[in-house]
Amino acid sequence: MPELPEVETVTRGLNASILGGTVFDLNFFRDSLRDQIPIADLRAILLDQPIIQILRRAKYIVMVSPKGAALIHLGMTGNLLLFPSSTPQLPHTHVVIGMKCKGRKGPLYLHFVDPRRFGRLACHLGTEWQGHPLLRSLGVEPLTCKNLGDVLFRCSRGRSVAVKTMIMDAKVVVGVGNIYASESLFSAGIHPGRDGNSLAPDECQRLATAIKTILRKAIRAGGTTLQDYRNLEGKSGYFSISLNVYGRAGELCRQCATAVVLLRQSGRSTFYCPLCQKEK
DNA sequence: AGAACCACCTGGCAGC
DNA sequence: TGCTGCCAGGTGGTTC
Repeated sequence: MPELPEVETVTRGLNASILGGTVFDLNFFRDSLRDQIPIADLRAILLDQPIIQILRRAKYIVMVSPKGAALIHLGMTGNLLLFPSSTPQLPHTHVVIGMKCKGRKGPLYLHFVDPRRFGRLACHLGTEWQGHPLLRSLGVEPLTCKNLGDVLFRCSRGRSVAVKTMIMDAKVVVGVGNIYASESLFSAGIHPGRDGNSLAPDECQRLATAIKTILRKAIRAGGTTLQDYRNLEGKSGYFSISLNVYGRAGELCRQCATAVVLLRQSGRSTFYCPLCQKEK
């Protein structure tokens, strides 16, 4: 399930709990997820090394050691959970990373759990992990980009793709998944089926503001919970109660009481209010 | 070149 | 109760 707020929440949790810890144990229960797991390289990067930095780039969690970086993507159903035991506690536990952390008596074990196995483990030997093929062609970070509205305007010129599909394109802006795409467009009052090319500069600015606001709100709430997402302690997020359109087809718009509509776009469900988000 | 489509996988749920 | 079919948060590669 994770979109940017969920990954950000997990990353912050990891920073608070295991940053500075040393990996002493690495167990793989399978050799592939979405693709092959680079087991030997991950061992070389992590084993007996301290974790000196943990950060998020797009929806990847980057765990940096002096030898390189591990990239963790949670896919649709992935979770990272901390337990005091190395024994898998949940079905579909694929990797367990054992760590000794300063100021803590017993070791901590980070469990990577992912029922659908759309997640991904990759790595980069050496310090230049930003150049990893999975990261180097990514678009801007929505939370820190100073001119997201300009970026959206520039990227939408000459494109006939629907604006909803465009803001979910990680080459344009990262971290906006299916839920927050619908929510951002509702907040900006823009119809999700509009051609990117038809957006005026002020609409792009409105959309940029909406994306930032909604992602920040979701992070404050600890991420959205539909079914699978849990933070490191296994707790759900609390944002789902404040969703305005996502998953509410047929229910009444909270602003104008018109029925929320479900639209299929590029094989994904889009939810919008036909009155608040007019087609132009 | 850009847009649409498909594949990867399991689990939950609606409908029969 | 139990089976079948459909749907789901992502995204890289293929096809059109």
